[in-house]
Amino acid sequence: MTTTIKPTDSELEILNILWDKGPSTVRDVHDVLEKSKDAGYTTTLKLMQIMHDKGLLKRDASNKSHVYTANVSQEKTQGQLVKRMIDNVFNGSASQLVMQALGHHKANKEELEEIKKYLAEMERKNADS
Amino acid sequence: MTTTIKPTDSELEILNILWDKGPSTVRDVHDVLEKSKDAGYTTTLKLMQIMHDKGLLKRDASNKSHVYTANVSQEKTQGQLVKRMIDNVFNGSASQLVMQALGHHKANKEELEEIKKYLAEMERKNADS
DNA sequence: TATTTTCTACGAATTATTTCGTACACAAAC
DNA sequence: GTTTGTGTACGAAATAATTCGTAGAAAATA
Repeated sequence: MTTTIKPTDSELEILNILWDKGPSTVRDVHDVLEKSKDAGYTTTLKLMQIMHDKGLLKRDASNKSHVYTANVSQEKTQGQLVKRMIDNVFNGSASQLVMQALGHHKANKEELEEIKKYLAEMERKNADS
Repeated sequence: MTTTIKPTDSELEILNILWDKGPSTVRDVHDVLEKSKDAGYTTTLKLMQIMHDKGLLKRDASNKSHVYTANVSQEKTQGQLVKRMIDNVFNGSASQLVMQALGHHKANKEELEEIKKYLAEMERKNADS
């Protein structure tokens, strides 16, 4: 069984910070969060405690300031969220999602190149099988 | 100002049905929903009433059975959800989302073709400007 | 050592979502 | 005409997400 990851928006903000910075205290995370939204310190604390209860975060409580780490990988989380979006929003069609993504967010030249390379690679693999 | 559409998962299920079937009664929608989940009729009714209050649905109440229609377009809703995902999950990188989408959901040959055509079209437009 | 700061834990209020029971109107079937 | 079915409205319970105040422990500072 593959555990299903379904972070809320607030939780995702925290995960993003932890993926970016690595192991961090509540203070560390809160200082980053504070720049973009305003919430009290204990709010961030409570959120991270709940995420720990849910298994989204690990923590090292050996020091007074506990140190938290993401307990779900960015890749896997992104994958699950994308899969859910494809299923729930695009009726199972990945290409529909891709075109929406490309349509509204003009990727720059390098990004387009990267995508093309990726597609070519996929086709090669397709041909092999 | 562009109104922000943020349907919950349950609301999305209902929108999908309405986008698919067009104007429908609560009964119509509920009959479809029932196949995939089990919820009481009044639950569906309440949900659709709330969606109407929020402006997500329109309704014609001239008959005893009210007829509901989606009041947000599928395209626009998909666009907003994708944009939110790119911002919140992929740090603003559309191509990252695209590659996640392609990586985990092997699109079939026609889909790949479609995407390639789309990319070519985008590049042509890029060159123009 | 006394005071101030920093931290966790806990409880509780607030808001949103989801669910469903009950009441009542109206129409259809008997 | 009475019963049965189908519909809406409304209220309220259950759950989840978000927010924050306060208490008390521990550490840092004076």
